[in-house]
Amino acid sequence: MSPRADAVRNRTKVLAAADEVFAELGTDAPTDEVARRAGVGIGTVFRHFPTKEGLLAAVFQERLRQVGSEAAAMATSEDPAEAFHELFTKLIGNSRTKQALGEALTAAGIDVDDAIAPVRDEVRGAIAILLAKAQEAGGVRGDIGVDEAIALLIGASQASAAVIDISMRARTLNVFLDGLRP
Amino acid sequence: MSPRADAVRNRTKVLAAADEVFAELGTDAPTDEVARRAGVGIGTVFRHFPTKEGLLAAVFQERLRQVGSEAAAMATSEDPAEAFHELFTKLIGNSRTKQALGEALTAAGIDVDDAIAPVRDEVRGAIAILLAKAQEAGGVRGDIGVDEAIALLIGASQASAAVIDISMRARTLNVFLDGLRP
Amino acid sequence: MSPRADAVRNRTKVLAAADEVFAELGTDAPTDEVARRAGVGIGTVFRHFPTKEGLLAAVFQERLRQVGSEAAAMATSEDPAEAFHELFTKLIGNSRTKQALGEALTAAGIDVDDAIAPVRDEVRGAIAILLAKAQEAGGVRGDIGVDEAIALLIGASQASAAVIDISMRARTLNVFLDGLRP
Amino acid sequence: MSPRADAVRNRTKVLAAADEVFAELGTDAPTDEVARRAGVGIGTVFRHFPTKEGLLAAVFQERLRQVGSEAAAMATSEDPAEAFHELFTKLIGNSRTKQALGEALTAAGIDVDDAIAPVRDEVRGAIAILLAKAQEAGGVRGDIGVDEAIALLIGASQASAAVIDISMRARTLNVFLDGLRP
DNA sequence: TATGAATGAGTCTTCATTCAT
DNA sequence: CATGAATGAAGACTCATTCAT
Repeated sequence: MSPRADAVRNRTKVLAAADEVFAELGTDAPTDEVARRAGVGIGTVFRHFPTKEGLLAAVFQERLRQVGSEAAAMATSEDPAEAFHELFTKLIGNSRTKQALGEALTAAGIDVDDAIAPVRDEVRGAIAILLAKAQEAGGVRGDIGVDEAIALLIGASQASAAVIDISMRARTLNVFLDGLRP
Repeated sequence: MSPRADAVRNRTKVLAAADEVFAELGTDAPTDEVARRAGVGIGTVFRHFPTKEGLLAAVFQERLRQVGSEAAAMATSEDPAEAFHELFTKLIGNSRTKQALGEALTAAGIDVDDAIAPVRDEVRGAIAILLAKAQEAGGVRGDIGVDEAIALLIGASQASAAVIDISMRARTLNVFLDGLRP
Repeated sequence: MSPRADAVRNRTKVLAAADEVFAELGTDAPTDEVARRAGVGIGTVFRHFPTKEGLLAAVFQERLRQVGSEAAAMATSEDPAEAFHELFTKLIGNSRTKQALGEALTAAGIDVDDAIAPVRDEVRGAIAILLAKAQEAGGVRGDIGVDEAIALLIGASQASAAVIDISMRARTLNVFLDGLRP
Repeated sequence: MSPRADAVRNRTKVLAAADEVFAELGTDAPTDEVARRAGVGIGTVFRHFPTKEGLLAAVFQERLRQVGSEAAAMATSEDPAEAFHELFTKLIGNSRTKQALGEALTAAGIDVDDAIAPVRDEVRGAIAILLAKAQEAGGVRGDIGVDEAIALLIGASQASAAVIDISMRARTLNVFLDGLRP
């Protein structure tokens, strides 16, 4: 019962290190580097994630899940329109989550759809609810659905990569927000 | 007839093949594949582009240049506002150029700024002119500059990767276009 | 009931699983597979057999011992000549024991002589007795000794690997049996 | 036209080194060792034989081919019965070719039938002819076919592995030869 | 100049073995 | 004693780059 505790902790350390490494060095960073940063042996990485592709998928799922739970949390907000806008704000602003969604869905090499499948529905669901509420509240145009929202989130997150300073960020964001208005 | 002619033709073939290969297989496609599709030996590829990084840079420059000249051509349009919108339409629509700009600027591995430098100003200039005219004509909001426009172009091109069908494409595009209105 | 009882049972389970695994997957099957089939943890396998080489040696000894006791049992037969022939028949026929002897002595990687030493004499003794009786009874040519008999047993067991159907098996076997006649 | 010459020479060197290495260290000897002995870089080995399995197959084919051409050469002998016996003598005697056939067909890991297919028929054909002539000449029993002959060749080559001195070799061989008589 | 064979550093992955629980 | 997670050395294979022809 207790050896499992260590194993779980290691899995977490590896996942965190992988997220960091892939964000910093790109998805073709060597797996050794992940092990090094996690402070474990290379064998441990492969014990928890038998393929590099699997490790990448896990990292992306985790990132997606974060976006999903953020969306879910926001869906309970009393001002869903404002909350929906905030989702974009966060994606374009948070340098950690930044390329998260975009990279997660765009990432070359792994068959995105299959790898992401488990979380995909979860995230889509959360965004769908938030979007519906925001539209109902009159804060977001009614002619877009979840798929368009997701595409736009990807666009926003990628656009943010090119954004340099804060005022520029604000101006870029406004285009998205104004475009989303009814 | 001059020996140079062949060399130039080869350089062109290689560049075209590389553009195709990197678009299809991703930027870490093997250089051999480029040679194969260009119908030349590996040696020839490396003669013209001594590093893979250099080859990638050349491909990206070429892609950027295409966007630049499209922008330049549009700047002479009698309806610059419409032309500016059309730039986005093309980026989100043309599956060939699609990820071009985005990938060109985002591409991991090569130091973007340095590699792109030669064309950067050219493209920026062309877009700046088109944007200014479009704003002057009252077709585009006045609070954004070239940098924001470029960031948005990147966002649009990346968003398009997630777009599946045509009607979805239109709805996604509308958000960008409406957001750009004054 | 004694703690030793469990240990002995485990040793047996491991040995049986190893015999099965190495027969099926070859001698470079992973030790994990042995543990899995034995229904024990890897640690247990290594507790009983500190090296893979040791485990292999144990398996081979066991197989040899089986051949040895078969030979010993047959030596008491009232028709030793017939019994000696039967030894070949079994080796070429029994798909379980089939490559046993051959593999046991041929097996790459472990130093055969040293690993097998403990049982070697035992087996040689049993075969020697059976052979002597068979020769005495006039059923086997007199110009071969134990070493030749063993070499021929190996040959027969390996030849059987190439044998496909039953009638072919019989025809191949006859060559050995006729060759052994005085 | 000339660069090919070097390539062919290298292919040959690699194949020779591989035959040597696999004979000496077994089929799971590291590929690096083959490269080292061939005096080439590891990349060269893989350029000529893209998989280790492929390299092994090539080695085995080569070995088989040698047996095949030996059989073919013998088929033209004026005394085919004697020639057939000589085939066994060579297999049990030549320490270089020794385990050749046996290992070639037995080798764990690679799917023997498929890898060997190209040469299989060639070798079978050569042996079939020699066998038929030997039988016709009354030197070999009539109730065996090619398949049995091959199985016996395998048996003989493996038996030879256990043979220590020359007189023992002769005695073992006699069993095969006498067994093959009509 | 073009060619493509050669090179070897770098990557992923496996597996025997150890050791904390 | 048993367990199975951790370890890291070793092996197969890839690919950017060089260079003899």
